[in-house]
Amino acid sequence: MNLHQAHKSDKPPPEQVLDAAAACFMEKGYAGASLDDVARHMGATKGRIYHYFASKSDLMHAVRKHAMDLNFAAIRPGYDSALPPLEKFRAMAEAHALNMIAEQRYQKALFDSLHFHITRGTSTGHDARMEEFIADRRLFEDMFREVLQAGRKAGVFRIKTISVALHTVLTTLNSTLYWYTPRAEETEQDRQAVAAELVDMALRALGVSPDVITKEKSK
Amino acid sequence: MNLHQAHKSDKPPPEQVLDAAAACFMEKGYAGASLDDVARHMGATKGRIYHYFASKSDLMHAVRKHAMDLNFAAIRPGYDSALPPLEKFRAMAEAHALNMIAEQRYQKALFDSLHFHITRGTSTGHDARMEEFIADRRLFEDMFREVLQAGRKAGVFRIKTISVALHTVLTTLNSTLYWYTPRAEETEQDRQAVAAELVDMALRALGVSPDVITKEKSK
DNA sequence: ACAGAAACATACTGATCGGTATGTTGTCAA
DNA sequence: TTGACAACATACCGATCAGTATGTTTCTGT
Repeated sequence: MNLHQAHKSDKPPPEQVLDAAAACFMEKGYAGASLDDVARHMGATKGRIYHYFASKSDLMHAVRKHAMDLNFAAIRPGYDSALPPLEKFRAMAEAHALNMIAEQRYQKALFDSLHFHITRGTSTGHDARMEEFIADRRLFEDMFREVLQAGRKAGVFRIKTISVALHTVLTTLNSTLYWYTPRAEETEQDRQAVAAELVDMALRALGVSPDVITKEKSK
Repeated sequence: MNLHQAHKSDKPPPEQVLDAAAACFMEKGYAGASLDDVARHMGATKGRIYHYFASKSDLMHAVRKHAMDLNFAAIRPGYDSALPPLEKFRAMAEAHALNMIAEQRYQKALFDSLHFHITRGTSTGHDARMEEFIADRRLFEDMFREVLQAGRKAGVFRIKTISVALHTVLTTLNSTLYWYTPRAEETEQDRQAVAAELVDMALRALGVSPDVITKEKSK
């Protein structure tokens, strides 16, 4: 065991690098954050980064991957459940909304990356592995899309265009990324309250009648 | 008049620079886009940029200001109208949603900038004039906030937390920025249809009953 | 005890970029 | 016609940064 230093973090070094990178990419953006910034954020130097990652875009890719893994892990339980569409959607949406609040660093970095790829096909630097990530993103969206379609067929959701509804709802659940700033004094309850409110609005946006929403909630 | 070249654009030169900057900042982000990129996008060189703008952050500031001016101009008519809260909100929301689609370049550049300032107070480079812009942004939000409060008092909107509802609704209306890609073959009707759908979902999210929404729409 | 490899730090390089200094060309007024 | 200024282009500078090459230290297996 490491005898002479355990004061800061007991995470394995690669994850420390990942955390620092996520933090810096979130704060200054991919292009704006230098690897020296990332290193300084860990109290180390570039040597440490290049010992674990081959390049800057490699590091970014790892951050994206980690963020996506967190996303899948969050909604997986709800998705795998045998609940009817409405409750299944609620479970997935609540988990996702909470995940967005709890993992802001990684999620913001991921969204920056996603945003770039959407606005401009290639050329921004973070190369071809981006395609792999875009495919993952589609898989993630399709999990929600599937539930939306099932719910529409069952008559619970009154949706016009599936893709518009899907994007709108996901954007709503993600919206905390753009305005919610986590404060020091904050319980899990606070975050759950915000998430629950977002889910309620999302459900209403999907055309679920308010009485059904509150009725189901108080079970 | 310019005799020997009128083939490309008849906009005044400063606006050409602004357009090119907005396009590049949107594609690669503020930090990722170089001034040579912007110049190349115009078929010119840096000389032209620095002839009209003092610095890169100055240019960014001008882009932001232009984008904000567009935003205010879009919702002003609805806001100044004497309509009741629901219709006033609908008018403002529809105009805003359409504006987001029509002016993607400037709006995306503006959102990048906003996003940075939120995630990290200062230090990202685009200096203190940012504060002025943040104040403008608040003014803009407050115009919607006012209508939301009036609507809640009137009993049309069933909202729990005003700020959460406000941010969620605005995020919904802005959501096209993150997934809508304008194609060549596209009429004003297409865009209006998307905007109308977003507004409907926003209204439902605010707790407006569906029959009221469709009833009001078919006036 | 020791070789080697893992886990970094340090020092350097080439390219890029914001900004500036200076040149060049058209325009217009006197 | 000419001089002055606007409207740029060109050339260059210093700083920054991704990436590399080369140490230096600590661990680990034998």
